[in-house]
Amino acid sequence: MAPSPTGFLHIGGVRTFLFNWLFARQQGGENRLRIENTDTTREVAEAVDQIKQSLSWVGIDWDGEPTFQLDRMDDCRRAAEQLVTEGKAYEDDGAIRFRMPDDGVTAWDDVVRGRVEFQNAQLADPVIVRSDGRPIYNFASPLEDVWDGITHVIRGDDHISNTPTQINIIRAVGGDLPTYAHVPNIFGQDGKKLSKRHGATGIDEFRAAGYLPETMLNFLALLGWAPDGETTLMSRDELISRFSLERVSSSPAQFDYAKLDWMNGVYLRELSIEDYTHRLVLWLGENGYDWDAELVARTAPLVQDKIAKLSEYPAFAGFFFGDIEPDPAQLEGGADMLAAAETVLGKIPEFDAESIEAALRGIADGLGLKPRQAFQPIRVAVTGSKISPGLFESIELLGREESLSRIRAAASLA
RNA sequence: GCCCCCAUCGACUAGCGGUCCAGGUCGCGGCCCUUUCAAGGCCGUAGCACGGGUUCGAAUCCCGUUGGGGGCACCA
Repeated sequence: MAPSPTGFLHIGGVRTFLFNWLFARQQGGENRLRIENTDTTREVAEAVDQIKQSLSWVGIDWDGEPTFQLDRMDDCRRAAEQLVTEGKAYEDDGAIRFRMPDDGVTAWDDVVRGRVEFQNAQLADPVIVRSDGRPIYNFASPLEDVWDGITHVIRGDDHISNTPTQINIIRAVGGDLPTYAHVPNIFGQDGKKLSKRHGATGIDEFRAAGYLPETMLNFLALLGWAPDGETTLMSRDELISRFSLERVSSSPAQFDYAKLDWMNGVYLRELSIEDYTHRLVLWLGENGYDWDAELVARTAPLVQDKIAKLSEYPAFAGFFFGDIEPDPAQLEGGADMLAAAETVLGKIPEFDAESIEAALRGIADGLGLKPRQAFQPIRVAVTGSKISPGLFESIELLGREESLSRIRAAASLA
């Protein structure tokens, strides 16, 4: 995996790395992380840490310490000088250019594209070392592939046109050619390259939006790859055992946020309540909510089946943690119900969901109201919204005192 | 402009010449369940870009057209 340390990790890049990782893990190979920082001017120190952290979050790991392209500048320079000596490269305005073949074709069998050919006559001699002595990516990268014994280069298809140059460089230094696999880009919903205006594009943004790492792993794997025509939900281990480069599609895939949401809901619901609570508390902490973990834990069972992203929790269950402002319009016609509820809920011996439900249903019956119309004002009074977790459980959790006070307050508005 | 690549429901895809009047998943629509919202269950909607070939037979192979993407740096 060879990111350039220029900024946050784009979701498309993560997908490409995911394919590298799945392949390496399945084959029992090594997955190497190489930071391509030959262009020192663009280097952002923090970006490297960012990249590592982002990859770690989704569970993609690498073997050994990351290497930095810049550390091998001298080796690259020596290699270039050797090529000049051999007549395979030449100086030009202080820079060094590599001599590409003048005729014939450079071709390779791409694992996802099949055979790709370029007419050599079409290819210009590329600069491989700048006049200031720094090697160019297109030179350093294939050399490092050779030096590191890279067997498989799995990267974005924007590198297809770099490949013939890199192949010829590897041949010139007498190295073994790696197997190339160029995976397609990811598009936004309009079929254009995924960008900011489509929504989240950095992996960190998805994390902040309340997506689970297992969702991202599963979803991203399915963008351009499928084990068969049926399976959509796969664990990390299943992904590893079923992945195959040959089945990676050669056409670009669109990123579908709706399907992502669905899948995240599935994973959220699958979690044990302990795990669910843990993730919820963690997410809230990471995103600036200083809410009582104990209370969060008690509300978790009420929301687990209801929300698709952890970020929906504050809006959905926030009424447990602070004051609410019910909309009088939504309380309309509920005066009788509210008044009756206040008296009855103040008197029932056991303040648990079951008793609360029985009591409220009794009132509704007495008033000749359908449950639907009867419970709405209560719901609005207690949760501040027409949409909420289960009403009776919510009331129980809130406690008699707080519930009654909210119902009383609402009654004065209705 | 030149080079390279891509093309199955709205989306992700299965399909690698007959088992496909094209299957799965998301979305969407309807119904059921129901205290709201979800979840869940059932049913449904919708596609082989177009035109030529090849073949007894094409979504599958070939050519062209159209459309889309990427690349053409002393960036990566």
